[in-house]
Amino acid sequence: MGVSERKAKEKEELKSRILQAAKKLFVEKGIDQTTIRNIANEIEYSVGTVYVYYKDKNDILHDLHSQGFKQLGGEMKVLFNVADPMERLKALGKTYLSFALENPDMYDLMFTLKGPMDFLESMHQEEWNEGKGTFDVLRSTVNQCMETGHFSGHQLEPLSFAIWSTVHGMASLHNSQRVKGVNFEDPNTILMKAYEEFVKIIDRE
Amino acid sequence: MGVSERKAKEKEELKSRILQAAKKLFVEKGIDQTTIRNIANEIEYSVGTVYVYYKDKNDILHDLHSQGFKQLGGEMKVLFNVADPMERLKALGKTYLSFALENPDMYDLMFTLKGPMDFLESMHQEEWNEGKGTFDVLRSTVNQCMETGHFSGHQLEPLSFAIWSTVHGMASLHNSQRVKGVNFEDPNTILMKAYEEFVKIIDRE
DNA sequence: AAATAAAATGAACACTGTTCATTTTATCAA
DNA sequence: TTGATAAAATGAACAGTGTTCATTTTATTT
Repeated sequence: MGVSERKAKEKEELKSRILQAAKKLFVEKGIDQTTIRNIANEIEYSVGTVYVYYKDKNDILHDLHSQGFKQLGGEMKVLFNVADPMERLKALGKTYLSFALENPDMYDLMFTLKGPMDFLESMHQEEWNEGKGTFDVLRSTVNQCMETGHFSGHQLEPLSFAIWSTVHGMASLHNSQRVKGVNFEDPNTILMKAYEEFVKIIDRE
Repeated sequence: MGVSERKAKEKEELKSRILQAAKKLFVEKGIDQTTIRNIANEIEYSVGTVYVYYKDKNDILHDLHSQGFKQLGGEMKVLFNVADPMERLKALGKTYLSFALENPDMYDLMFTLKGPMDFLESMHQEEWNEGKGTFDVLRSTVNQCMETGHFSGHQLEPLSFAIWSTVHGMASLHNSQRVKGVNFEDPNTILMKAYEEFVKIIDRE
């Protein structure tokens, strides 16, 4: 049946248009300044149509959050070429931080806002596959670092978590406007300098 | 004049009652589930009255954020007794992290939510004194660590920022439900283990 | 061309933060 | 005590939000 296939494709396409409109408006005027009516208006459909394709606003937030993880995952995959695990670890951190600074709204959606997580819960889906997948990349890299003699005396899981926390903390403080309140240098500069201090420390491990 | 003094005191008192009602409701049912009408109801006044004492909701959020910093500041002051700066630094981190885990809503208000910062901006008050004061405690401690031979080859400001980021990152990931999505241990346990890894690392510095 | 299924609609609902003309209460002077 | 004045409290009204769902429009099949 060619008709139902075409219909499925059209549905997928309109859903994707809704998502891209949402992303555009989020970046343009912020997530909580973007309403369902705005999104509907952007694609020239009615409010009701948005609810045909998405359960609720959190559904949209979660879908966009997943898209963000695909992008970040793609940028991280490039670094699989880096043979030395320690070099790869440092590069991963830099990539992660750059992603956060360049896509603050997306980063918020992926790692701070409740919306996407509330959606998972409402679907009785307890697994956060996107987060787990990304953390796996970090953990396996740290594991290889340990296998090549680094981080001796450390525990893999908590250490990986501490490293994640460090870069996430930088991104998060920057994103929530807490950096500029404390230091009057350009926030991006102080952030990158802080990352350099982090690199100095783990370079000795 | 005794009358105007008494009036000023009464005003101060009612304002404080509004704040405490807000805090109670925030903890009970979450910040964005708490409405001005809820708060007014809690103290048995009308909505309008709340707006006599607070400019808007962000004003309340900011006031509560300041109260949180007073509490955290108090808990940190206790550690001034610890003579060795390195020991003090580690204790500061633990106190900071414990505060975040025990007062998640307050921590959110202090270090994540836009509300309090938006209020400052709306008041044309560019300085974030609460954050600066707290960061000063960390920086001066790190400075003393460096003066006693630790962290050689590091820069004070970015290093302090990196340390802040590490503990904030732990608190933030926990607070936004991202820890339990990735690791099925008790989130508090993995968090404390991660902090121990952090301690191991800076103990070598 | 009629019957059926699928998709899109937008008015309506219950809620939000916020305003401000009006009412109530307290203070002070005659 | 009374009337004038100032201060404080009020809540209806406004413009906005996310969400629902009976109704209408469009497309497909018979």
